Amino acid sequence: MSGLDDGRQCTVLHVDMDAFYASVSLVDAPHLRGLPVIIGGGWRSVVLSATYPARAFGVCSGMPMAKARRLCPQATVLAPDHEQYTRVSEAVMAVFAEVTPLMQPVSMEEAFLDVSRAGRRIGSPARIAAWIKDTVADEQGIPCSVGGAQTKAVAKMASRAAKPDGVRMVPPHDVVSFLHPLPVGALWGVGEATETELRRFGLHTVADIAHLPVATLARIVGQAQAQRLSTLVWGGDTSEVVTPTPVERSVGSSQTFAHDVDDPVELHRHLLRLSERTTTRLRHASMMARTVVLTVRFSDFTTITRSRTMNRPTDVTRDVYATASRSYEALGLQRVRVRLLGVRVEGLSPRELTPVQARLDEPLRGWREAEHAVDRVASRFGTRTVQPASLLLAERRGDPPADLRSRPT
DNA sequence: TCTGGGGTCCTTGTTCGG
DNA sequence: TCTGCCGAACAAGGACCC
Repeated sequence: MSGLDDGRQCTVLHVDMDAFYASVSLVDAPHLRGLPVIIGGGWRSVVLSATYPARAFGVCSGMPMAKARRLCPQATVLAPDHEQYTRVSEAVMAVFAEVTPLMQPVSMEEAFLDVSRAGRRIGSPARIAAWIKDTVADEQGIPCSVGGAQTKAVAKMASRAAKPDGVRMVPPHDVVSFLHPLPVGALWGVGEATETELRRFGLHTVADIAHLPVATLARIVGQAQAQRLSTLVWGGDTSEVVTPTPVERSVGSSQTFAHDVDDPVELHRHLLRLSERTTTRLRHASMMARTVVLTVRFSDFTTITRSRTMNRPTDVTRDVYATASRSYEALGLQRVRVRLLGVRVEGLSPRELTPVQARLDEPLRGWREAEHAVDRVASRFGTRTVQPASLLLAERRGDPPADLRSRPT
């Protein structure tokens, strides 16, 4: 960092927990501290998080578990505990809120803070960063890294450079010297595919992009991405830290099967389950949706999506399932091996602002009312108390379901 | 070698109505 | 009636993030 006193103009802080899931899991397993630990699920899953000793063996999040185990066979593998992560995350966000009300959580484990008005109480941005680190470590026993700059994008990249367990302040006069030597992949929004493409054109560092005409860059990465990158490479970013009012644009659920499935009846049963999960969340959010997106991933990992827009918005499982089913049937698949199915709904609108138009072939009180009643039962007695009969029967007997489209669920 | 799940946003192509 | 143009909406896929 450029010194504790050199960060007064760094009014935006980005705080990022280090190996969040792994760090939280180690709070209850102190004997594993300093050892390689991997947080992950079953054999077909990927690494959710890994401690730094595990990362030293090449393990990183998003990596297939099988590969991670091969790279680091001595690592202890722990199952994720999402409830605990949520608890710790809320506590950490409360610490941030003590610093400033101008706080923008990005995910469970990171947030932007506008500290331009917090200086009088706590001190310079660098002091605030140190206070946050100490407080989070004292109260939750986990480390974090803090980046500071005048813009969110640079603060975000600074926190990445500070990892693990560090602070990095990048005042305005240091922005170019900080950014330009970095590899292009370090830029926020440049992932593996874009990095490969940029390198193919001989663009390896941020400086290479900075000195490229925007029009040339646009031919490589597209207009919108080119505009964003050409601003970013000079530290430009006009977005402000805003306390978000959550607006959901889509809700969905997908599942990778333990074994590839080729039985159409079983696949339809999964579609129903995914539709039900999706609409339950939709109803909890008091939203309606118009478009249903079906995702199918085959055994060779090729993935296709099919979307259909319905005549009227809905939050009813039966409607979403019927639409997803039609999309699936339209594929005309014959006994192909399916690895993953997903159902997602888009075109969301608040329920109270969405007129529900009754259909002529529908009773006055129909599926919507039944499913809302099921939601109320589930909230009192558990989510599996009431389920579509076909799913219950299949669960009990391992039977294939009846035709779900012609019978009440 | 084997690749999760839940999201957002962008690009490109197609369709449709004026 | 046919053709071309334009914009909006939709559809599909890709990339990215955590």
